[in-house]
Amino acid sequence: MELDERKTKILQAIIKNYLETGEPVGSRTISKYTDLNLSSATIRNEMADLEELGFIVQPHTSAGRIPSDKGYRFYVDAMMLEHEKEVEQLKDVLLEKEEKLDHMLKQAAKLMAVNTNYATMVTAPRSSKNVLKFLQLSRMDASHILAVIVIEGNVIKNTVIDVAESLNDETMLKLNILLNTHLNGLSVEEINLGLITALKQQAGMYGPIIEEVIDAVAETIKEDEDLEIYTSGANNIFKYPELSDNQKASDLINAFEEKQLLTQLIDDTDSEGRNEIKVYIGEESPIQTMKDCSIVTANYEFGDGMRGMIGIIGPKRMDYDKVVGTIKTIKSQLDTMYKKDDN
Amino acid sequence: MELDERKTKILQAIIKNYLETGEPVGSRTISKYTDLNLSSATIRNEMADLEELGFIVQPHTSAGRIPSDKGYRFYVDAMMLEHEKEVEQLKDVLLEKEEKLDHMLKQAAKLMAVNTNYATMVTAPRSSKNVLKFLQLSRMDASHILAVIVIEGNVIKNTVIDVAESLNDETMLKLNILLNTHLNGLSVEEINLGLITALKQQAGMYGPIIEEVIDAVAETIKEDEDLEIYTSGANNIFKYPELSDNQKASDLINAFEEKQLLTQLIDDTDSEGRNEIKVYIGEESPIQTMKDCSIVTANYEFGDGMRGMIGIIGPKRMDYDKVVGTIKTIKSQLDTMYKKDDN
DNA sequence: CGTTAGCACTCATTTAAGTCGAGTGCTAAT
DNA sequence: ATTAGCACTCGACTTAAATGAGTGCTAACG
Repeated sequence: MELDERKTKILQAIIKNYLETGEPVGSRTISKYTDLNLSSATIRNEMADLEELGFIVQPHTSAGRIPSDKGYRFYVDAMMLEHEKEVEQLKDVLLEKEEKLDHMLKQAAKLMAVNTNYATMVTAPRSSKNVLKFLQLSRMDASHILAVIVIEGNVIKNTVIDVAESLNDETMLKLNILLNTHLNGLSVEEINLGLITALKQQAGMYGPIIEEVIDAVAETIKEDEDLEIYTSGANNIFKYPELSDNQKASDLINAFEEKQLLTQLIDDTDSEGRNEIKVYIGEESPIQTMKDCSIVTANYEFGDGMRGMIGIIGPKRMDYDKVVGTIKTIKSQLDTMYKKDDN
Repeated sequence: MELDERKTKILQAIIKNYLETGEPVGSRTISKYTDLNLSSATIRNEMADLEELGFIVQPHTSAGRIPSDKGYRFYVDAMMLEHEKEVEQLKDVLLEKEEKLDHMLKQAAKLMAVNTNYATMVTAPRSSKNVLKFLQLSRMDASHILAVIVIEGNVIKNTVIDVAESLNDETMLKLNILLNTHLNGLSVEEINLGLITALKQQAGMYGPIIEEVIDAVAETIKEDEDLEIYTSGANNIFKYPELSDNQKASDLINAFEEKQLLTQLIDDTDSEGRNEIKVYIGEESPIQTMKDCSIVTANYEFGDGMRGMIGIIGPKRMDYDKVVGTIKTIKSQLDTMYKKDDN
C-alpha cells in the first residue's frame, strides 16, 4: 500500500487538527475539515489504511486518531521542504540594543519563548579552537595580579593571581611583552610543556609567576568548556496538559534548571547536514526524559569557529511551522551578529 | 483564654505531625502522639480552644486541623529561640574547591536544595558603595581597547571600546595613569561632570576616549545592579502536592526562571534586625505568587560593604528546623569566605 | 471540675452503576 | 469506489450510595 495524494491530504488534515486541539480527531471531523468532500465512512477507510501504515494511532479503541512519531516526522519533513518565508520583524527587537553577549543571548531565548509559547534554550558560542588572542597582566595591589585573557571571538576572562612579593612596573611590562609575544595566536593545545619551560627560563626569577599565569589561562579556557546555557519559558510546559503531570513536569523543569542534560543536544549537528535545522520527535530525542516532547535545534555561527546552539522544546503537537520559522529567524540573526558586533 | 503549657504542647504536636504528613490531623492522632495521655475527647476540647485562638483551622467541617499562618509563626518563633546547634559537615563540601565566585554561589544554592528538598536562591554579593578600585585600558588591536574595571570586592568587569584611530603605547600609558590617579577610590556617584570635564581637558585630543571610558565604567557598574541570582531545586516543589497544581507550579517556576520577582526578597533585612534570619509565612511573603509558600532568608556579608542574600522557599509545612539550620550554616560559610578568598 | 466515653452528625473521598456520545468497523446498497 | 446505516466499543461524565475520619455535644465518672 502506498501513500497516495488523498491519503497524504487526510493525514495532514488529521495532524493539523490535532496540533490545534490536542484531542484525538475522528473521521467525521476530517470529512468536513478538508475540501475533499468525502463522507466520514470513506475517511474511516483511509484512516484504517493510514493506521496500518503507521502514521497514526488510536490511543484506545473507539477513539479518534492521533499522529504517531512517524506521522509527525512525515509532516515535519514535508513542511521543511516548502518552508521559505522569513524575515519577520523579530530582527529589530533583537538588534535594538547591542548589549553584551550574555544579555543578548538571554534575550534571544526569551524572544523565542514569548514568540512560540514553548521552552527555549540558547547556548553561548564556543570556539572549537580556543585561540588566545590577547593577554594582559596588571598589578592590582601589592599581592594581587589581575590577568585578563581574551580568546578568539572576544570572549573575555579574568583571573586574579596571588603573588608573594610585589612586582615593579618594569617587570610587569616585561612579563606582558614576553607572554604576548609567545602566546598570542596559539590554541590551548599548542601551549605545551616545552614552550612553558622556555618561557620560564626567559622570565628568570619570575618563572613561577609565568607558570601561575599559564595555569590560570589553561584553567580559564577550560572553564569555558562547561558552557553557558540560557533558557527561557520553561513554565510554558504547563500550557500543555500532556506534559504537565507531576512526574513529567518535574523532569523537564529539572532539565532546564540543571542545564547539564541539555548539553546532549549540542554538537550532533556538527558533522553531517551543515547548518541544518534538526527536529527530534518523541523517541528520537537524545534526552530520555524528553521523549514526550519534540525538540527543534539549529546551530549558529558566531564568526571564525565560534558556534552555539539554539533550541525550542515543546509538546509533540507543537506548531512546527512557527517554531522552524522562529528558529530560522533567530539563527540568521545570530549568524550576522558577529560582524555587527565587530564593527 | 491563654496558651497554657498543655495547649502549647498540643499545638506543637499538631504542627509537627502536619509537617510530616501534609494531612489535616485529628484529635485521635494527637491523643496517642503525645505523652500527655489524654483522650481524644479532651484533645478535641483543647483543639476547639486553639482554633478559637486562631492557631489552627479546619479546612472544612469534620476534617482534622491544620496550622494557620499564625500557628506556623508561633512554631517558628519558638523554634528560633532554642536553635543553637550548628557546624554541620556541609562546610567542608562548600570549601572543597575555592572556585570562582559564581561557581561557588551556584554550588551553595545547589547544596541547600539537595540538603533540604526545597527550592533555593543565592544572590551574588552586591556592594552598596560601588567604589572603583582599579582601571586598566589595554590595546587589543588597532580599533579596540579593552577596559578592565575592578570594583570593590574584586568584582571584575570588562568592556570593549571601539576607537576610530589606533593609539600608541605611550598614549595608552598616559591615559591609564590619568584615569587611575583621578578615579580610583571614588564611588560612581562621585564621578561627576566637573571631574569628567577636568579629565577630558587633561587628556587633550584624547578627551573623547576618556568620555567613552567613563561611560563604559558607569554603564558597567550600573549593569551590576540587575544582579545575578542563582537558583536551584525549583523542581522540588513537585514534591509537595499543595504547591504542584498547574497554576501554582507554573507561577513558581516562572518566578524562579525570571528571577526578577525574587529581587523583592532582597534588602528588607537591611535596616532593621541586623543579620537576622527572616521567615515569611504564607501571606507574609512579599511576593504575591508565593503566598502558599514559606520563605526563609538571610543576608550574608562578603567583606567591606558587599552583601548578598540566600533564601529557601518551600511549602508552609516546611521543616523550619532544618531550613533555618541550613541557612545558618551556609550564611556563616559565606560570611567567612571573603577572608579565605583574599589570602 | 477536669476528664472521658458515647453518640449523632458532617462531609470529603471512594466506589459502583449507569448514561452518554464520539468514533469505529463492517456490510449492503448505490 | 463511495456512501449510508447500524451495531458495537469504550472512555468520559454523572449520579448515588457507601465509607470513614473527625467533630461537637452531653452525660457520667473519679
